[in-house]
Amino acid sequence: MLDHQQELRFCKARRDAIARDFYRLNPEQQKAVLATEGPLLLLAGAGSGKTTVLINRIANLMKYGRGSDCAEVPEWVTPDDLALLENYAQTGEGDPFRIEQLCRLEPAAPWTILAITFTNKAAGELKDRLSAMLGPAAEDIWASTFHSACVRILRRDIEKLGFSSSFTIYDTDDSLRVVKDCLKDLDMDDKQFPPRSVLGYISRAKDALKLAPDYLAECEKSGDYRLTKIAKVYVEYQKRLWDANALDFDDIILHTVRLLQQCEDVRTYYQEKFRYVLIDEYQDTNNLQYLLASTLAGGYENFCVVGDDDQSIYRFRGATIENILSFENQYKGCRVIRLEENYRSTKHILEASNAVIRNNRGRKGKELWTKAGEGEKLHLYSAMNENDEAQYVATRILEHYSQGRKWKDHAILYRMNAQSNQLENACKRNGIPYRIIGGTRFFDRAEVKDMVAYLAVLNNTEDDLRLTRIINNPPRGIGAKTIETATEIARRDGVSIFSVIDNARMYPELDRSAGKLAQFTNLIAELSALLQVLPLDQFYEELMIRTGYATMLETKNTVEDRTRLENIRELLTSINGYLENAGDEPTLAGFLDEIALYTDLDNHDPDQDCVVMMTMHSAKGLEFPVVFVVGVEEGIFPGTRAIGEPEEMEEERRLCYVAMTRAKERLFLTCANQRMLFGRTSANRPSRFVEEIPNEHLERSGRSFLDRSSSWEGGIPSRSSGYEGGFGSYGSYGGYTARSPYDQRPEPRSAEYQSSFVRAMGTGNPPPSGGAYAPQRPKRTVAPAGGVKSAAAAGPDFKKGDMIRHKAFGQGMILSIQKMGGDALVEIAFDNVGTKRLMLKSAAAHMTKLS
DNA sequence: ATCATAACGCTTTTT
DNA sequence: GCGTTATGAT
Repeated sequence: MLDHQQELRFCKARRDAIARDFYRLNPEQQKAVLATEGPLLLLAGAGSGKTTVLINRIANLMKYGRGSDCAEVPEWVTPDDLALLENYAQTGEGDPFRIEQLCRLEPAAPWTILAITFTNKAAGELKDRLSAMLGPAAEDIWASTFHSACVRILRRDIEKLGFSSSFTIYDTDDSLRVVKDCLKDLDMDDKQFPPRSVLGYISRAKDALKLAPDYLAECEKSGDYRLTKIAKVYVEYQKRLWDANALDFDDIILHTVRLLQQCEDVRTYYQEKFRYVLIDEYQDTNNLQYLLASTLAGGYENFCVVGDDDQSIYRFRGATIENILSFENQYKGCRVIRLEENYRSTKHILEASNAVIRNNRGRKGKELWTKAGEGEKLHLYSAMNENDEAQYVATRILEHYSQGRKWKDHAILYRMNAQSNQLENACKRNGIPYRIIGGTRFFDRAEVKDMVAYLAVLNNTEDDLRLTRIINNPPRGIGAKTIETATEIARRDGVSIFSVIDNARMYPELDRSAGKLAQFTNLIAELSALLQVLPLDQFYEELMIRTGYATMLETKNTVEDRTRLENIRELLTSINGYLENAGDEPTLAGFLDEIALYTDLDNHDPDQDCVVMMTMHSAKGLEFPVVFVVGVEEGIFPGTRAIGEPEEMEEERRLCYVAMTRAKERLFLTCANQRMLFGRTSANRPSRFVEEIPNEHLERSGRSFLDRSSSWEGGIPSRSSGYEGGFGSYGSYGGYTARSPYDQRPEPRSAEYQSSFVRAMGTGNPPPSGGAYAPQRPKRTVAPAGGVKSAAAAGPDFKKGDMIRHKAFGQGMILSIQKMGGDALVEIAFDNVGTKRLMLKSAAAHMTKLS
């Protein structure tokens, strides 16, 4: 037994002893790891080692339980023990086994820890790192996304809410189709009520925990005609999901919350089960998710939320920054720890980012700092157009590559996926390997969704939506009319469409198509039988064949169909992946769950040496040595709908902050004076965010927005600090060429503006006979100072068999040149990097002929 | 019923 | 510029 004084000393020593395990962390990080009990708000800035803290915190929980954060002393502790521990705390010497025994206080079992993240990727990473640190015990930690945790809970108990536990999950696309159908059946105009926006209303209603009938009643009471109509769609929408035994993304959380609220036994079960609850990316939670998390944590209230209010970028889907801003009010007496030391970026990058985010009002206030060096200034390149912009990025990347950087050190970030095209092309023609993350995702492809729809119908024949998707795909002679009448009957009798077509003969209206329908239901029955006996992967192969889907693609045999076929085969990889991971009894339902919540944002493997292109949103949580943020223009970033909307603007600024803080060493921003987007050209001024970066952190090149006209027409040097080093090739021109060196578009049709190369290759001008690419001018001309009409893009002429040196790829020989449009495709065998196919116009800028 | 073409509209971000 | 959808022809 210890006296009170000794107990206090013991607790301090215990804490210090435990802290030794985390000596690598900085003091604030340690605090966060050791504060195990009670509500904790962890404000973790970008690159502050948030995940590390999370992992170590869990490790602490499992190893020492409450040891580091409580005033309790076991009765068996002796003064000798105290001395031992104090000595260890100071010197690190002592029997580790005994020390651990002394420090430990009710270690948490893995299954009592719930760690929730937003993306599958984050959850996977968390699991991996926990496994690496804690071994197999980590398997039992509930580390998952909101959605998968909820599905797990619902599968167990949703029947208490009257749903079947074999529910299917609708993704946004499915939901949208249902809304469209509802609108049609309710005779509503989908221009007056855009399905997307209707879905938004439904989603917000759910976020406010309002069920369809209540919402309708409320809207009727308010007398708002439009809202009432929308509420009616909500009612109908929900009815259809119910009939299909389906839940949408919001329902998954909503019903979990309802289940916990309504069923005391379920609530108590989880509240007692989860001793520690951790929520990552708390700034991205919406109301529903807050309710869920706080309810689950309601037992022990060991509720740790981690987030960064400055990185909240999902307001559009209901995330409310309020959750993080008001956490302290909701949990009086909670502890707040700020992680403000940044381990990722250089000073220039960090301070520029700080300067930008400082313009936001609704924030907790936080200034990141770093011990890292100044690094290089950020760079803004003002391009002439989107093409020039892309070429600039490509050139920079080639340059870095030639200096020894890896491709994968580079990331290109843009505001919207539509911007990726030009960049993709620039990479292609310059021989830069790249990967696009996001965009049309694998599981969003029509052919993949078709195959998944087959699986979904086999899993749940009441899934009318999926059924109608595949009933005539591939074509089976079951037309729209037949489907429509079957749907009507189904609705009338309150049964599923499948049961109607399965008994088609009983309905005179369907008599004519009964044969065709029977063929289809037989197919399903046959597959269903097969499913019972075959393992999932083999079954899937049968599915591809017996449905006729594979055959359909094979016979068409266009380029697209080839890739489609590959895609549906690729689904087999997913199945195998599932079979490997799902240790206990893999089921079709289990697989469908997994892919319903899966996006292929998750499979960006960092080992592949590729430049990575993605939206700024997708980049959250990632880091790269070199980052290009493109399209930094008013109207794009910030987007038009943010201009004039202070709230939206702050969100855009946060997005900007996220994008900028991805960069470790170099950060390039680019904008274009003129850009074609969505088929329209527009001239945008550089983004206000750029103006918010102090000049001491930013250097500029290209042409500024204001002197666009003068430099275009007169070629007067627009700024002394003009672009100076186009990868060595354009380094010495002091004046301005009319065309940017990066421009890849056909040149103006005036002889003075045409380079010899373009004249040879240009669309209207066939190359002169007698040496296809015979020089018309000597080597690349360097513009005279102030020179106006030089042809900077002109290059020497290359021909098959030439030995060349490429600035990034080194020495090589031209294998072939193939004319293509206004350009040519060259195939070059490089000594070191293998054979590459490049577009000549781009490549020429980086190549010299070896004589 | 199915294919082809035209017209149309729509463009953030995603679990 | 894209993809989707509505319409008409086979």
